[in-house]
Amino acid sequence: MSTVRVRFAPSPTGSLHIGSARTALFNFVFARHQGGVFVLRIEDTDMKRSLQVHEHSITRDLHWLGLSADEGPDVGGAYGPYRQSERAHIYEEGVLRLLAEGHAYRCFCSQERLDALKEDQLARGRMPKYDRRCLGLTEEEVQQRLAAGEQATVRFRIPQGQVDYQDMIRGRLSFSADVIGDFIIKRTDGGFSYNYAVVMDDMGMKITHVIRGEDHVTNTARQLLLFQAFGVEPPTYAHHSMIHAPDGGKLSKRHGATSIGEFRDLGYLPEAMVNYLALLGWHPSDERELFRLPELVQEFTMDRVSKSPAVFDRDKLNWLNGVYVRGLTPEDLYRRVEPFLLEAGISLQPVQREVVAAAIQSNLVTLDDAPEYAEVFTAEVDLADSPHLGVLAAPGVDQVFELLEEALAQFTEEFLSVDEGRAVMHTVAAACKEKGLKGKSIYMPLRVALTGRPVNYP
RNA sequence: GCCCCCAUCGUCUAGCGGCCUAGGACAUCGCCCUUUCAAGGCGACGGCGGGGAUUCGAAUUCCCCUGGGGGCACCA
Repeated sequence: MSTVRVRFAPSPTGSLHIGSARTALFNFVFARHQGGVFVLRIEDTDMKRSLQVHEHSITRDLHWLGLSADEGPDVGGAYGPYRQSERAHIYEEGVLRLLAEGHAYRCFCSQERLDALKEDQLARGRMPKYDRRCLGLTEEEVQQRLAAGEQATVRFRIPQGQVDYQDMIRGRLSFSADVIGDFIIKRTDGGFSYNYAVVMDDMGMKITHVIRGEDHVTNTARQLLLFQAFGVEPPTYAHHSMIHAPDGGKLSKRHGATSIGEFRDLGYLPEAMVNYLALLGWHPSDERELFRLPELVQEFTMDRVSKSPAVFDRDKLNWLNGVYVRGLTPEDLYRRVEPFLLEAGISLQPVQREVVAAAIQSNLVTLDDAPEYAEVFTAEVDLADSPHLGVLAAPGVDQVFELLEEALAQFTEEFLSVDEGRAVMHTVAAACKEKGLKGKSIYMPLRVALTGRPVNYP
């Protein structure tokens, strides 16, 4: 059996959307599960909308999620180039061959005529479809018009019959070929169309499994026909469902963050994103819910991917993020939270870092919540004299400082035992209550300052 | 308009003819723990879109309806 080769093929017209990220994830874990290869291909045939910056951000986001490609524009590989814009010569050869074998033909119809045709068909309740006016052109006529400098496209000639295939997720799917019009494979500007380029690439890159969104199911028929024309065995297809917004529609900015980059900036952990995305439309064979990439690779099978669309649920993502945040060591937590703290103008002393991180850990949903909770540990008050408060200086502590000093007079060690600390804390906390201080600003800092332990009952 | 797909708690889902008085998770609510806020523990609420058919038996199979989604480009 040949090795499994899958590809993730985004077009660099924007940043990595969560829907695409899920597609990439499914491809990645499916391939890894089979010991296969994960290829990244950049579909930039639309020069007008494709941008380098987007390609870079997509690559960066994939890397952040842990879905780095085995072959791709950055890492190379034996089946490159991996950008469609660099594969024109390959596409050209294919077009010539289809033309020579009668699977394709030149079309001189103007945009105006095509628009009118479509409008008319729609008005008559018919499916828009090219009427093959140029199919009957003689070779002489074609050459003559070409020589005269007339603009032409190349259309793929759709054969008669049925297109059937077995989808790994959806089962048997079939289309009648006559609902498909002779689509353009080469444009007048010399560019090549998506459906055509995809087939040339999947063929050339020896792709064995195409895992993509449901929005491509009808494209599959066209692509299958192209494979047939080339006499090449097509890959196996798997079309997963789409991600919907809570209102049932398409997920858009209106519903909040939609791209991986945005979630990263909001303080979500890649582990949580990966886990959440995996659970959207896929489920394990038992009732576990927590999966990191390696476990996913081990567990993932296509037969457990859902056919129906899934609504993106921020609450569940939040819960997962909290789970992963709580699983971090204080050291790791601090490292990941530091940028958010600095961004908010909070800089902690080295001695404070881990203990503060541990103290606020269970409060965090996202890393971005850190400043709100760490704030109480950053008062501008000089308590350096006290061995107990050397670590922390909270605004609340400031207000009960005298009382605290008194209570602490008998102790000399840096941190008190938990019981001693609790006793002092309760005395001081009672005073705080009298003064109407918010518990939030006093209890945690106090506990941490006195005992060096953020948890309630260690 | 035409073609294709989908349909279990609010949400993600388990279920592949009897194990289902439909299981889990998130969210919500309650209790416990706790002189803060969380986290955690325990519990509650809550669902097979409708109609036929097959069968001794249907959430599970078939058909129709309804609803939702996708596609029908010189975009990808």
